[in-house]
Amino acid sequence: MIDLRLLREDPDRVRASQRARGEDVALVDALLSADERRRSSGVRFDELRSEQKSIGKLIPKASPEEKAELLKKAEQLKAEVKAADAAQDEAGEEARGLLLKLGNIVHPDVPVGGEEDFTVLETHGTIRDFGAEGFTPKDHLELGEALGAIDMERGAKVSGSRFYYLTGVGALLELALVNAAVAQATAAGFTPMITPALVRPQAMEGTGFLGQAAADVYHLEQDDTYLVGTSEVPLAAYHMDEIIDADKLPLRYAGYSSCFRREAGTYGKDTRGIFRVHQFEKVEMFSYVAPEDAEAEHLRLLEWEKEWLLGLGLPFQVIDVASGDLGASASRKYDCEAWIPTQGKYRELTSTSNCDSFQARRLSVRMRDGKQVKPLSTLNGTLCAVTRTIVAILENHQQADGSVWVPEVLRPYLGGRELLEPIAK
RNA sequence: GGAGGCGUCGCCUAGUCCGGUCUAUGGCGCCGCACUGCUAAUGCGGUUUGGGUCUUAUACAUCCAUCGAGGGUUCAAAUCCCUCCGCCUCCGCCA
Repeated sequence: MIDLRLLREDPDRVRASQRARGEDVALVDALLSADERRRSSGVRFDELRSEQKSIGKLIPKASPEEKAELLKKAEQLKAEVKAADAAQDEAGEEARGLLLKLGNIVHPDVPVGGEEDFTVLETHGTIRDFGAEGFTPKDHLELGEALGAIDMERGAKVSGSRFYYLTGVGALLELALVNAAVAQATAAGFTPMITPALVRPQAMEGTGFLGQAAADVYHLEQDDTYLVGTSEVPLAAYHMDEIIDADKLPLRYAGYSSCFRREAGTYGKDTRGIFRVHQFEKVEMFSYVAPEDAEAEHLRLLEWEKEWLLGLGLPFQVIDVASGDLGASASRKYDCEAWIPTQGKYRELTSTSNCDSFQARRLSVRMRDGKQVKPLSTLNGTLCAVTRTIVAILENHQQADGSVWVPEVLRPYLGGRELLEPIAK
């Protein structure tokens, strides 16, 4: 959630941000009014409660006739206190409900617009000219099937569409990617974490995934728990309701978990292969930092993502995601998009968001800076989303004979193999 | 899944049976001040978090809430009742 003080002092800034996101601006005024009602009924409650307490203190010592008088007065007050309390709660809940609907304040440098209005910041690597090499590239599924690495048909048979089996070298490739990613993160000072895949509503809501993204989240009715779409959720909620000493920051975690996404509303989109699936493994970086360090940390996360993709030898571009395409929690987001030869375009492989204190406020994660207690900032960034990375590796590193070149960083985890080769059927 | 125990403002802890004197006790730690060649020791004061009021002020003062969370009973709840959450012990089942 955003800072209510900012909203009171500079509502126009919040309105502008809301507009840039393409969200309802009227929400801001409804929230201001609910907040004011909460405040005024709170003042009333405090007064009544104070009076009630002072009467209550007199009762045990009072003479019988005084006592009767006091009790009569107290009984009246009881109802008034209850009413004021209810009014305060009601306005408070209304304000909170509205506040939770409000997205984070968009960073002023973010390009305004929808999905297509991103800015390209950097381009890395060389896109191969397969024509000049004398063959037409195959897509990742055709390659993966020939390598005995991917089995979509049985994935669908057993679990439905958008499910898959990774088999043989496919399974090994996943493990190699995870190991290499965790190794890179650990070397950079991250604490490796294996996190729960099921979380309570509080954690899900606190990270901002029950708003606009709610339809994309699996919910287990029977236990009222959610399957996480990213380990960002358990990592952000890890320090929920805690106050962290300033000298402990930054805290950096590299979470490894399965990720579950319903992919609602993506029918007909990326239906072939493992580019868009309901379940995949991901190594995610997550940082808790002091607010003044958030922007620098955001760039650091981006650097680690670039280091990873450069190590895999993938051509990619870095984009500054447009305001309308930010998640609710992000004030700014950089995506690294790898070139996918058979699609002829760059597609998202990693994504890093600066959430400022948006998640920290919702989850009540604060820092102690001298005498002051204040919300800190949280940031997240993908290091390796396995399935998409496999897609990019297979397609970019394929050879004319259908074999696939293995980037050096992965070789130690693949028994030194330099090439994945098709298997006889 | 069954039985029992527990949860107090950093940590430990008193208080809960029997509601008001709890404005939550004491110790440890921490912060400030004083004293002291240094250190140590000692003394005094302070030390949960959130929301208000006052204010130029994140200072001072003050009010309200907060004893795992929520609800109830009552003039009044750490204390009584209900629900939930978490932890511990034992039994059952199990990778």
